[in-house]
Amino acid sequence: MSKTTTKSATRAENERLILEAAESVFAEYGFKGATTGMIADHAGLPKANLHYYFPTKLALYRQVVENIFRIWLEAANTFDDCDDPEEALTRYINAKMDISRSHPMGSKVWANEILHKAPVIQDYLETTLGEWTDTRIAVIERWIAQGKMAPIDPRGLLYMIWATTQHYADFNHQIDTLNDGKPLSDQQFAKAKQTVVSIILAGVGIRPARLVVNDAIGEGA
Amino acid sequence: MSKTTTKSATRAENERLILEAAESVFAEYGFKGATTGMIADHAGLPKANLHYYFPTKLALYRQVVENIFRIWLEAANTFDDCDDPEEALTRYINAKMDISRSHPMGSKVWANEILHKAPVIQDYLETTLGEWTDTRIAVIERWIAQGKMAPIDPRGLLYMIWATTQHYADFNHQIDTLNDGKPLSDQQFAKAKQTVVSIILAGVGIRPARLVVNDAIGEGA
DNA sequence: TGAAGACTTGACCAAACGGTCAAGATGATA
DNA sequence: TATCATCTTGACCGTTTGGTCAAGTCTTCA
Repeated sequence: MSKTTTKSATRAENERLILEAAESVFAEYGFKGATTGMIADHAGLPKANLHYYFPTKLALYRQVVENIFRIWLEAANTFDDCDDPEEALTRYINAKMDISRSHPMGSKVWANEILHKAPVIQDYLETTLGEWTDTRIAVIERWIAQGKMAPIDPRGLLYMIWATTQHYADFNHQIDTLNDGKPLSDQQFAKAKQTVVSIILAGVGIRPARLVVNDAIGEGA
Repeated sequence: MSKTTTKSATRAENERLILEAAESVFAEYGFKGATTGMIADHAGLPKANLHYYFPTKLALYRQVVENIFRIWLEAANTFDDCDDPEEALTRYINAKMDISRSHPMGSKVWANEILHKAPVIQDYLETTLGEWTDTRIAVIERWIAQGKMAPIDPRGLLYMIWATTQHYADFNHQIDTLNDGKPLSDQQFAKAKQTVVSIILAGVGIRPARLVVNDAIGEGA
């Protein structure tokens, strides 16, 4: 009984191995640059075996993209409709940054898709992402109308948050190179997170930035 | 004159055609995804003719990347060492945004490079870009010490500016899709520029954001 | 235990692609 | 015009790659 309820354990395990390898290889080489042979090697299986589980490279890619989108949706839901923009924005930015840290490859696959005009995810962009964006813009507009934040363009703010948080995944090679070739330490990453939150919150008029504590120069603050 | 004074007009014109086509095709399909056949078609020449001017696909790609880097450097120089961070940051952000608008393909080729771990531009990253970054960080630190802006992490600020401005080029397909499938109008783009400048400047404590609409007219425009 | 299905894999194939080549066309120079 | 260098191009070649296949091995369960 316990065995027949799930699809065979072998199948589940091999699909997992292949999907994991595929995400990593697609992220680094793109759809065209990745070969099913590389993915199979990475998963420790012969190529023919990979094609037994996923008939075509495209089908495998689609599955990878779908998984990535599910993770994106989870973070998206942290941007909920609460009354306090400080809390909502902080939580959302932190969630996005955490994903960039824990799932950089997913973000890279997404970036590759958009760069190549979204041949596979165009649907998601037009439907789910479009609707999600519209509702959050409405929330931000309400905050602005309530005087809880400065009247900036909500769409511009969202794009800025996406761009910045995803930059830490998509461009991590550049960031590492500029960090003497070493990946950011947990401490460095925490500092980066805090910087992003701080600039955004001050940028939209919540929790304004303070100048140097010295207050000798009493102009901007 | 000696034979090597000027390369023939034919050569100059054909190289230009090919480089133009190559930038566009590499941007959309990546290095691996692009084929010399596609580039040749795009340039209106037979493939063998392309290989007469550029012996290999990689050599052509290198030339494209070099041109892109030159343009990047020009914008980089607008971030000069002036005393006023408001002026310097505004000018730099605007320059970067303008490049994203006028040369989106160059930015995409760059993004593709980084995503794929910079197989060709690693040199630039380690030398020119690294040095440039260090000097600008020093400038920002000085501004902070002088109480001209809030004590945020300068590196985090630079990454945020890069990420956001380049997002308007690299992710323009997503942005267009979320804009009912149409490219941003000049007016929309100008608004985006202003939003970025405004959030960054307020975010670092220069020109703080104002809340309610009543007395907020004094900024922007 | 034996048969039916699930899984594995080396060998193979056709298409696509980067690059070559040789034969000719065109342009410059004296 | 004669000569030489530059340019053009269809045909071709070796390699890579996505995908197939048939001949196996292993699992499950009546």
